[in-house]
Amino acid sequence: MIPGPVAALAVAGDVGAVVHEGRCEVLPVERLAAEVARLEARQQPRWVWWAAASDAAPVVRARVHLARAWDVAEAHRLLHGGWEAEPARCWAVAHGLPVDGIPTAPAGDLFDLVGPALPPDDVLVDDGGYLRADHHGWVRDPGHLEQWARAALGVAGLQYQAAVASSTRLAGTAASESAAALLCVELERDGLPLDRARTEELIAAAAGPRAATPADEEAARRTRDSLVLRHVQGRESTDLRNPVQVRELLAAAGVDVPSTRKWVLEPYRQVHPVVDALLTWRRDERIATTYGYRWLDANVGDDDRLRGRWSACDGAAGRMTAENGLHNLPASLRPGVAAHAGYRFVRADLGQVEPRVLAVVSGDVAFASATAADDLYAPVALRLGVERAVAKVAVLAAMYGQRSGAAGEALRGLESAYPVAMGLLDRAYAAGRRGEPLHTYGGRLVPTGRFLAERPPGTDPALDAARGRFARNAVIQGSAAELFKAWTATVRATTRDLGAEVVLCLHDELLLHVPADAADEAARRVDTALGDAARRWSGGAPVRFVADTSVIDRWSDAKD
DNA sequence: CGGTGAACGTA
DNA sequence: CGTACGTTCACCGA
Repeated sequence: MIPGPVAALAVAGDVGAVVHEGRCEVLPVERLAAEVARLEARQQPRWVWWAAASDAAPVVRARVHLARAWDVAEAHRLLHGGWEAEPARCWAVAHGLPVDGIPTAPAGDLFDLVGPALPPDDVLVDDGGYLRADHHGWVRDPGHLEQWARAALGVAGLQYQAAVASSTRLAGTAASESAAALLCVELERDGLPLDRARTEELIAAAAGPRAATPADEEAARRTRDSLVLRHVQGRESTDLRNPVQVRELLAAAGVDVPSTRKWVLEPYRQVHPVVDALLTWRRDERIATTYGYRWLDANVGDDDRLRGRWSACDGAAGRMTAENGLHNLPASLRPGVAAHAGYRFVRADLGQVEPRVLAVVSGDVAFASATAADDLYAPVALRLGVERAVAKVAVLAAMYGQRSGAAGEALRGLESAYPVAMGLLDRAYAAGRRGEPLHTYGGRLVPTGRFLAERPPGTDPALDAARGRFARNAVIQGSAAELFKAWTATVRATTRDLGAEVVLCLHDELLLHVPADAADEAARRVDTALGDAARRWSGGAPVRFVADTSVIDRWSDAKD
């Protein structure tokens, strides 16, 4: 069983169930938060639920802070790879049942009559040992919620057993990933503080003033288009949103290109003014269409906070994802992200995190010694006898699988200077080519056969190479994501008493919204948390992680 | 109407 | 120069 005090929390509709020390209480969600808070204050149990997004959300919305969790869906993704983690799937896999035997939900039509029979109404598990096919509707009966919560507890216990049986780190990773999933619910609740007026100014600079009518919007659009079209006589009817027509437009201007992609057109900026105008148009059009007034109105609340859905891991290596621009806001809009009155941001980003993660994952003692430096490329360059820039390109090429460029000689130098680290990358690449699954350092299963499954390894060299590159990258990227989440969970726990909120997680960058007079202290704790989380995550490996941490008022401040 | 690819933003 | 993700647009085929 999961060590320490454990409690289960399950919510369906406006009713929730709490199971603790063998007893169960079923409560309306209005009273649920108070009961959960009472237990948390008394015992700080590890909260078990099917998924934070469904079961923890009402409690999080009531601003109850929970310290520890076991999220069945996240544990499933960690142990078995992929993203699908419905309760029926988690249950089946935890019980060793094949997933293709999971009964499908009744559709409410005549075909239900020929499907497998449902168990009696008070029974959750069917004859085959699976969750009953209609559990989604079944659980909305408050009389069934206790069984539902206890089932989560059962699956969590099986997952814990499987985790400790297969690796010493897995249970710790599951706890950290569960904390990340809970944080995602908090991120959705809190949002990212914005300066609305400043953001509107920045949008206006790209898209023009806010249109009062659809006709005005269309006119503004034509005005933007005309700045490009005026450069080529006789092509004024070109649809700039149609790549084929744009290519014809460029050809008429004497610019013959295979595609109209930005990096293809970049060298032609000086050749013909239409190219520069087109690239400027694309940049502005991105803001006008994706991050314009519609985006602002739809996703920024009356409290001037940008909200979107968060996910604790993607389906590949396990990085966090976010919607509504939280992860891909154009840099030009960043000055609009601003701490609210009386608050400041603490911004911290990990430095050179991927090579440092490689040092941990591979256990390469020589490479680990380079991480003692603030700039690890400096000692690597010294050892290889090359310029820093060459060493950096070589390390990145080794990790990411660059196929062209002049990194060849330095790459050979890496192979002899750091054979253990390079060997790990080579083995990951080879395993990926063979379509074999890999594990991140924290134990996440990364399947490599998930895409291109219909083309088995060995039938297409290009696809084999793509799988190899994916695998080599996933081990590093996924392990880095684990370290980041361990750090973030530690920050969440250690800065809470200061009134700090984590408001953005961006792969290697963390943004906290903190009462102004506590910001300096929060920044110190962010740095301390990195050392603690890295030590715990790496098992005490002699690898140093560094963060660039600063107290700022706008996200755009203190950027490199 | 749903799926696909181009394009581009972020790390 | 690799990997990953989310969003919008135009196009294609049903």
